[in-house]
Amino acid sequence: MTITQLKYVLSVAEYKNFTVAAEHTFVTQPTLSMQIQKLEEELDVQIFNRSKKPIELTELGEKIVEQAKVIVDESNRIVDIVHQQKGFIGGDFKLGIIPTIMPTLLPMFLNNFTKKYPKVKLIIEELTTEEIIRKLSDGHIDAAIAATPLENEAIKERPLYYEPFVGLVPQNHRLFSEPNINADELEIEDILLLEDGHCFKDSVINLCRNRKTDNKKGFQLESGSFDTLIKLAKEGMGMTLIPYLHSLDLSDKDRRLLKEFQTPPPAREVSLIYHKSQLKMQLIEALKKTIDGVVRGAISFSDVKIISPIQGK
Amino acid sequence: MTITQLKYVLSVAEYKNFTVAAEHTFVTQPTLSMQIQKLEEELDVQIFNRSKKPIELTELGEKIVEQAKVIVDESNRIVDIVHQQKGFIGGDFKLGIIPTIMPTLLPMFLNNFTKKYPKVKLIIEELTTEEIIRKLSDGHIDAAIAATPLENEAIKERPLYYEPFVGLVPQNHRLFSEPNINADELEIEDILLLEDGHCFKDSVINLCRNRKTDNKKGFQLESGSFDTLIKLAKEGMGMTLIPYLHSLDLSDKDRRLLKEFQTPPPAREVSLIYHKSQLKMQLIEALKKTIDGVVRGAISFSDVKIISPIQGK
DNA sequence: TGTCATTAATAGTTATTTCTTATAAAATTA
DNA sequence: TAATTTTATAAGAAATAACTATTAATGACA
Repeated sequence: MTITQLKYVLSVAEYKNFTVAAEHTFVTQPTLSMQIQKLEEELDVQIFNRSKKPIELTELGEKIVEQAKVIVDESNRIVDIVHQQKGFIGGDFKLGIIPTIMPTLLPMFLNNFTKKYPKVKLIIEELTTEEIIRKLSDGHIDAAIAATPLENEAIKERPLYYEPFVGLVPQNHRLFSEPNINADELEIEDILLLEDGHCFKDSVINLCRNRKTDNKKGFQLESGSFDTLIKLAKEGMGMTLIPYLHSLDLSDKDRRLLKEFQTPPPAREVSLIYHKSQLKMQLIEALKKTIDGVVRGAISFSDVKIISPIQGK
Repeated sequence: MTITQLKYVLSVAEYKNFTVAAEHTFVTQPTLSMQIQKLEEELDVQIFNRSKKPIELTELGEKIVEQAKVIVDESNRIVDIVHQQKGFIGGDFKLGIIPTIMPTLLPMFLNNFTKKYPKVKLIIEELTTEEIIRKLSDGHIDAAIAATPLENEAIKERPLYYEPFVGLVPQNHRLFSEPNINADELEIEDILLLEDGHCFKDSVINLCRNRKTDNKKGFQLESGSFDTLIKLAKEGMGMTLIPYLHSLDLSDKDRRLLKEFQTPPPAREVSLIYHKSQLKMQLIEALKKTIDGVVRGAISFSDVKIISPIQGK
């Protein structure tokens, strides 16, 4: 049994197709067929049920794949240990970021990070929390930045900062006259929300007392960007909530519509997250250090009430 | 990097000598030299410091060896997973047993076990607790039977039975007239003990109120067997304590000298223990089941006071 | 039903890797 | 300094892993 064989098994288990798996492992399809047959012979078991299309794992195959993941992960970590000891920071680093954090946070640290660690090839993907959890688990990304806590056993969280929610209240709104927003006064019906899939939407729903979302508004909104929400709010179509960092980008005129929450303000916890197997730990540490550095000046709220990004929590 | 290379590294790390390590891995010494050099080259580190005699691990080498152990362990377990699923119970199984348990427990289950699992080659070694802990950690034995709790993070314990201490009190002894022994009345000075290294001795010391062991007796004893203690006790040289199962083997005449403790009697917890890496789990389960079966009829104390086998606990 | 397309397995060959034997070099011990 | 022990190196043999080309099997669809 070799580590290479196990990698081949994992690839076929992932793509359920020898040909596709072969492309992804940069060998030919017969190589995969043969090596996997050899392993099956050595262990004297069928790992794959080739009679089904697409190919399925046998019952035992499932367990072998699970263990193979452990072995391959652990063997990858040996390179990591060496790098860590040598203080080498380099290589590919795939980072997922949720859409509501990406536009404000990424510009703050990207330049800084690439200058500091020129040997790192940072590959950034915009992903929803759901996609992030999946891709962290199967190793398609190394780390991610998302709202936490996720309450997921397999994922470790390192909080980066706490970002309060800020209200954007048009002049025709009943709350415009008040100096601050009280969370208890929020009506979900009244608030312009992002489209499904954004955890920020779920947080806002969690924040409101009345969580029923049966639409009484005369329109239905499916937008993925705060800019749309802000424009609609300015048109008097309702109020909206945006993250603090986003509020900094508004024009002076728009800023007059901003309204803070009463202390402690509701906030989202933004964390650097990664799989518990802790691959590329030295890179994760480097990234955290960089973000900590740039964030410290821009955002430092501590007395906040953390709102869960998970629906109904 | 291959699993084989990691095994070679572990072997050299263990024997601190390429030639000896080569013999144990059943390859020639140049093979080891070359493969380890290749790995060192691939990782671009020195694992061994060859200038020292005997060979030493470098700082980074220590960490690599640690991780290599994890990888090799995890890869061994894949065979185990297959066996488990297939219900196959077989292969080599190295079991350590402490001297004070061996003579009474082994005859009870050995025949039973070998009949039930004819494909298992049971290799039994008599070892002290200390040796057992070391050999479990480095994989030289698969499991062991010893007095617990050991309070060792790396070792898992599965209690098999609770074995009370029984007193053997000669007629000339001050306690002979009493119907039962009260632990508070025991004087360590008064009790014949096994030689150092036996955890049963440590347990007895823990049991006694006065734990000072400065010898006031007119003789010093270094015996590894209860039989010697029993004979001396009968000669009136002092009382002694023996485990319950041992007391069953005495002649009717000797049994008259036995004296039980007041309830709850002090007892040792006898457990099947193994390394947390949990290799050969199906074999360990099989062994536990067998021992549970034979032990159930012979010994079933529950209301006991467990005495730690660790000195001073 | 027959043709086409897709996909895995097999055969034969080449390239690579691993291991061995033989020997050299280095270090240690007597 | 010679003898001994121990590791490294060199060269060839054996084993293994990879490739290309092809076949076989399955499924889709006209």
